[in-house]
Amino acid sequence: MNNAPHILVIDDELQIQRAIRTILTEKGFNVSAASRGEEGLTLAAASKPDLIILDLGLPDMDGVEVCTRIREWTQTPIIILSVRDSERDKVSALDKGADDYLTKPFGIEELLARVRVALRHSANRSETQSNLIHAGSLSIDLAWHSVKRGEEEVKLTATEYKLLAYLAVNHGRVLTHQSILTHVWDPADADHTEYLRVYMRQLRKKLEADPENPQIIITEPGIGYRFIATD
Amino acid sequence: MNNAPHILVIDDELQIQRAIRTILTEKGFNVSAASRGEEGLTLAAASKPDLIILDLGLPDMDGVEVCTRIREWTQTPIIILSVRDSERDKVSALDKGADDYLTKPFGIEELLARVRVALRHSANRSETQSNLIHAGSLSIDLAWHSVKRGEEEVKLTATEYKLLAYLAVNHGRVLTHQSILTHVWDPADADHTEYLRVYMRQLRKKLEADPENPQIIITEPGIGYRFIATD
DNA sequence: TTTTTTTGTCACCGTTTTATTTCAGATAGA
DNA sequence: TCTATCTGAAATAAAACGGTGACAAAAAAA
Repeated sequence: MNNAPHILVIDDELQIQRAIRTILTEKGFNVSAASRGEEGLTLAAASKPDLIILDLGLPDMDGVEVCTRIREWTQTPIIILSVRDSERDKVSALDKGADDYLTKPFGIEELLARVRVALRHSANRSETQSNLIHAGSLSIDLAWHSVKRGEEEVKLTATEYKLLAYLAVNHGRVLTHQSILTHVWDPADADHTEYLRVYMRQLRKKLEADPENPQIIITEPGIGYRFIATD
Repeated sequence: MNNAPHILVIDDELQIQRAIRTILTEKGFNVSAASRGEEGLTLAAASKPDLIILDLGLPDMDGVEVCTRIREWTQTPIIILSVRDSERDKVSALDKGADDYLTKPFGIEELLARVRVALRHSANRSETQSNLIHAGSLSIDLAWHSVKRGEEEVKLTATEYKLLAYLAVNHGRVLTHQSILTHVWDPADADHTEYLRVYMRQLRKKLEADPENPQIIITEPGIGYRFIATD
């Protein structure tokens, strides 16, 4: 799995797009790119980037329009690039939901610094915002690393937590023995299904109301396990 | 009362300070101002503004230093104003925690737009983060760098304080070994968990009523540590 | 310089956690 | 029904982890 921030670059000038892409990749970011507005919107929706760098001068649609459309469904930071230096342009873009506005030509170091600022913001938000998953009286807060049964904090060991988190994130889906083992343990442990039996038992003991009749962690015989969450 | 956003302006050029103040007040913001760095820091700690506009050219201390000091205890957005347009200056300020950087002369509409962007950010963070944190008889004032047990000032070394501050700011959350080490020490030290063992002990000795049964700094085995604050 | 404080390093030990094994019960197909 | 296969349960061995005290290196103060 790749943990590096993912940045989407939307720019129709291929030279600039290439340059930005190269530099960001060099800095260890995960970069994808689009050269038209529609394509950019599609990619933004599909790949859910951590940051969007958007050139205002797109051929098929107004850059500010792209900004507005993105803001309809996500708060992902947007950095605008533009040749236009007029105050009116800046104000309108910023008020439409952009987070920063850089006028071409700009220094690459400044761009990188502003990218860092934007990522800091989104990191802050996602770390603070608790993303809760419920299952019966159980609630799991992945951001806070906390698992509660009613009001009681449940004490889990590191592997127990890692396993539970993997199940919970993929709640509803059947997870094969293999995929659980490779994600929670190691690809090398992919055939040690006995680990699962042992740890699933541990978890059920700590989490289920009646561990003998599990309602949250369900066995799919011959295949794997499934976590049942309640909305 | 007044729940309009509160903005602190730190600028030594009285003309500019007056102008900004007038315009912001006109727009319905609640404005206070300082013309020296120390004064600004004091005001920031005392009045807890929603946004800080900071001129880099202060007479008594470096503007970037002010920025750093503010970031020690709060995430309040900071917009930098400066006559210096060099990339190096911008990068350093942004990396020290500033959220935006405007070069003088700038358009007032652009400033206002960037103010709105910054306030948008802090609004959806919506933290009621106080600079005073309590835990049992312990109280930590992040703005004043002071830690007290009852009325007694506790003397901490630089790293001890940095570590405690990081824990305290994120009180309630489980902080992984990694994240503590990268924030308090250096990303390069991310695997030196022995530092933590030794410094946590130091802190517990100085802060806990019964260091052998810590109530404030809790170990989360296999994961990291957690600071328990009392509201 | 010397002295003191702070920071980094290490080895030991008890405890907890993880890995591994064994056995019993359940299930499904022949 | 028998049998092969899978899951659950319990116990135990092995490894990892965190707390502890001591001490050296480095930095700051005198």
